[in-house]
Amino acid sequence: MEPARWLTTREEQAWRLFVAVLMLVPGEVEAQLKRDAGLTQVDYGVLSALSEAPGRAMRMNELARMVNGSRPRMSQVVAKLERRGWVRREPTREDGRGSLAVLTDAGYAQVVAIAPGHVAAVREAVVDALSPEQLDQLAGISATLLDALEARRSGSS
Amino acid sequence: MEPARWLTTREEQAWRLFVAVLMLVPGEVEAQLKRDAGLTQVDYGVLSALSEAPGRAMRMNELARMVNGSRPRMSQVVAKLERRGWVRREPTREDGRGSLAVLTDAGYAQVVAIAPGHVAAVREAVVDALSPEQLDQLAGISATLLDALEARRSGSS
DNA sequence: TCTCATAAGTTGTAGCTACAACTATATGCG
DNA sequence: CGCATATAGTTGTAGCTACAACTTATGAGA
Repeated sequence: MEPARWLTTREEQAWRLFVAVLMLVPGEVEAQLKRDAGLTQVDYGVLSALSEAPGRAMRMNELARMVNGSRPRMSQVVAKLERRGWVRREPTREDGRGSLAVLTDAGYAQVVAIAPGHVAAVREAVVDALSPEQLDQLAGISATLLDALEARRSGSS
Repeated sequence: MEPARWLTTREEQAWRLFVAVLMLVPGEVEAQLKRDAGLTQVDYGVLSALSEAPGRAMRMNELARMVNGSRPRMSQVVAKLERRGWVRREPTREDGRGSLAVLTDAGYAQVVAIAPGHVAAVREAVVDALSPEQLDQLAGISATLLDALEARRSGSS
């Protein structure tokens, strides 16, 4: 264990601001989804991913990767969406273990109905709030952070 | 209601990457705090804020602003920290309504013990993963997003 | 074929979070 | 003063999240 390397003033400032963003921005976007449709960001991600998938269907596993969630979480989320009639589950034909989450017509209609409001919220909270340069920077920073995370997970296991 | 303005490919790409960051990065940092001390990011924020406050004490209200949390949440968090012996609550002298959260000696020792590991996790997950330019960009972007949020809250109430 | 390891999903549980309702004190105004 | 309103904190509850344990199926190898 090396001696602790503290953060410089500049680094700490950046971190503090970023933490505030991490705390507040997701809440802003989720508030709209919750108000308009009683959905979570993850719920919306699932419905949205299914709506764009071939056959409007996906394996649970794939769905989990798609929305950056764990498998247990997918089970819970899909169970909830199933109770509301927006998704149904079918056994998989090729793999006896798997489940296939399928978007129902009601679920598709729901996505179509919600999407505009969600996009507007995303615009208001992030996209339109930043300059085009900042948005590009944000994309680059995000990609870098995700790569680093991925590298850490493969490397130091 | 204006017609929905969709996201361009570039905007959507940036948003998707950013959502992944919002989902994954907090979890990375919290995992370390949870592992080493059974603490949440907010818990740590509270202890840390108290440790730097004059008299190692703060009003609940002020504490809430400090860590970007709601007052109900502070009550819960401080109650938990109090059960663990790291914080105690006192009535306020000037204002009969208020509570004052005070960091105990054990709580201060806890902060001192944890801080280096936390800083190392923050470095690994964010600060050292980015170039100095990117870190500055991130600070700017975060400030912009927070300003926009603040403006929305004052303006459109 | 039999066995073991691995993978896909589910379930159970404990802890965290958000939101509304409630108590108590303080402040402003007629 | 006396009432109305606003503010500080707490509590209760419902829903979400993380993690471990479990079930079932696949696949690889003796």
